Amino acid sequence: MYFWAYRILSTPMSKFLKDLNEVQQKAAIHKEGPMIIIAGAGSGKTRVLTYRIAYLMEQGIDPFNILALTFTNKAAREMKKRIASIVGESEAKNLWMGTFHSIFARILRIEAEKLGFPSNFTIYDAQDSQRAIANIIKDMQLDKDLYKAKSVASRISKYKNSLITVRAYFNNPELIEADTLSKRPKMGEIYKNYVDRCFKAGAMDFDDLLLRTNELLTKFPNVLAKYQNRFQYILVDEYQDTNHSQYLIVRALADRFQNICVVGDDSQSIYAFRGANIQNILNFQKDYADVVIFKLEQNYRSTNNIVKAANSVIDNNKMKLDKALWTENPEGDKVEVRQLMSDAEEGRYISESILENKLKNQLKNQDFAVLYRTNAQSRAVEDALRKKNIKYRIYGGLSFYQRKEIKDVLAYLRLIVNTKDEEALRRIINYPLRGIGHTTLDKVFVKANELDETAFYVLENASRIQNLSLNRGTQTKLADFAVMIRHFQLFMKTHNAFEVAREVVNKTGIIKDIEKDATPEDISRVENIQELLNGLQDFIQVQSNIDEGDASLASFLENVALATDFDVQKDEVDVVSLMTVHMAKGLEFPYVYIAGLEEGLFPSAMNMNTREDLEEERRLFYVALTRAEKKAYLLYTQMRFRWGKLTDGEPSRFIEELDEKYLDFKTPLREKDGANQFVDASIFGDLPQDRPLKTGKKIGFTPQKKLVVLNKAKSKPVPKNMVIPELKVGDQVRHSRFGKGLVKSLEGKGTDTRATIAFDAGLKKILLQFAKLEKLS
DNA sequence: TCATTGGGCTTTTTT
DNA sequence: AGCCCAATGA
Repeated sequence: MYFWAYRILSTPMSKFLKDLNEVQQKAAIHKEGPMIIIAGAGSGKTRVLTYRIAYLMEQGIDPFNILALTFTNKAAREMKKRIASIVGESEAKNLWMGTFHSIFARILRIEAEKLGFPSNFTIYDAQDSQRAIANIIKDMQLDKDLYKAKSVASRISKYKNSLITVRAYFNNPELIEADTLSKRPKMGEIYKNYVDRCFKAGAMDFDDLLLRTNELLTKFPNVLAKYQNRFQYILVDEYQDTNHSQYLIVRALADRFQNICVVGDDSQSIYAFRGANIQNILNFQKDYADVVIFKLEQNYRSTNNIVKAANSVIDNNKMKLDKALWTENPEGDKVEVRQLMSDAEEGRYISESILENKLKNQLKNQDFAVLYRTNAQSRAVEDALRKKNIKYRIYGGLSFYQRKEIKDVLAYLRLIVNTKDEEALRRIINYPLRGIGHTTLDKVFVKANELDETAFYVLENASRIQNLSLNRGTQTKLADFAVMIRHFQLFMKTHNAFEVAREVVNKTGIIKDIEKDATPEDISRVENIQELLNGLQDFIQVQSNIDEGDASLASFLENVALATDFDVQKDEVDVVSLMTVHMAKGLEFPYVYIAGLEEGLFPSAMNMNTREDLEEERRLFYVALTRAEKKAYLLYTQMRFRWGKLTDGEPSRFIEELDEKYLDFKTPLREKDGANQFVDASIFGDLPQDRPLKTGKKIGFTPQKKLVVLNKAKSKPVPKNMVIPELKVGDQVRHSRFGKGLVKSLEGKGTDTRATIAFDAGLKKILLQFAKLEKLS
């Protein structure tokens, strides 16, 4: 160790290493052998990782021999940039750095033929997989309520991530038994069919990229040796989120040199639903003989209050590694806890609070983030921010590449690159409409199976194939479609990827189809397609600047398939960030609002039945809270729209679990804005008054009690100045969104009055207290 | 045989 | 409130 420390000081790195504390420094310069860095939230893990890689390179390790696996493309890109700033661009770009999926997709392209796949194999996204499975279930004539495509897909995904191949499945009586017991005896058969179909389609799904890599490394020792020799130093970020399949790949590749460095925080393991195995990090020390352990426990990100509050909640988890996060940062504000009446008010509170903080502390939009458990929650917040003219950006949700119009164009491109791509073909064969319906398509696929050919072959030869009972007109339609695709393929020989895409957009009539209704949404969809073309143009540009760049359409498609949502960068910078807690991992913001802290929502009702599930939800909450640098707001509501219905909420248990020493409870806000049912509260420009809870003495009562008190506040009588329109059956009303309507019936009383009203849009049941209703005389 | 319309169901998180 | 699917009409 002393030797290395000495070497350090004699290199230009020394000036960078000064930025590291003692443990960080030791971890950065530890050279050989297996090591684990347990890095608490905000403990400077990325910094250590980048310096470590830069350091290795400075020690003369060839960047070609370093493999760094990250969780998102963005993390890889940023780390690369930071390394480049230390060791220089030309060195850094030769690093193998990226997500598991993108790195191994790249390797699989090179080695695909060994596995019987074309090197231009398609990558099926989650939707493709699900549709393929739905089709299989249909073809097998199974009960689709029993075999829900989505859950079958996730089950298959679990098999794959655990390296249970079809054969392994059928060799495992326990699995078969389990599926039989859950009344799904055909699981194995579906699984087999799905794998066969993907193979025939020349397609790999996300899980295949890892599973097939394992297959490659196991079946071909020389291939394994090749990559073992290449990757002499392996670093894995976010190790707590690796699944079994990834674990095996890493172990296989690291087996020769054992220079494996994993970094992670078990307390931030939040991807079990997609197969992540927290045991990987918990057991790392058992996997290698002489593991050196580094613990980064000093937090540089958050105030003391936030760190301690976060610690107090994660302490409720049993399954974790021993560590204690601390900080030298100032005490800071307490974490604010607040109940709101509804999701709409929650949004409004957030927007008002952001405005207030901006004014008081001279902040920008980009200093704020709103985090939530489910994407559906973004809407209420969005509405509120828009009303106040606060610029925001939603990350995730329906990402750009998942929009229908984009997927349609991409499906054409996929089919051009790989005519075997069944899901692409299904998607566009009748879009825009060209009179090829289900019946025809079914026949085509049946015939294709019979002949053991691709569907595309059947299209091309429709008129020549025996016993294909299609009339002349239909045959022509099919052939025309095939001819069109062939035309694009030919076109591709002389034109670049951008030009091909433009040709597709023009020739297929997609634009025309979208434009025919000319609603505002349609215009934005056309713009999206334009945006896709621009993106493709950029892509070609970028690739041409890279030595081994690949500007082909196939390469673009792979990029798109594996793009993480952060990869589409918009120009607007100063915006409030809205995203799920999952998306927020690894990020930090001065001010963080965590919305919807209600039982059943966060923790999610789907994930609170076992201790393990609940612990994962708790880690998720821990992640959310530790994103905040200066101040965190914990918000929950009394009622919220879910599935289009109003539902009652109960405060999340996580609020109760927090040590109240670090919390500042606020009363639910009412009074003042109660009067504003018909007037946008923003015109008053002020925030509702905060007032300390009367009943709740500061300390010395259980949070449980306190929450009960908070709940009580909701049933207090409506303030006098609050106007609820007195309605009777037969009244004409106007609703801000639904327009004019007729009151059909009333039920309940006081704040609880609900009215059934007939609008043009149909019959709606509305709680008067919240509805923006105007009585028409 | 195909397209349209209305009904039913849905939501947890994502590479 | 939105998406997918099934029955129904053309």
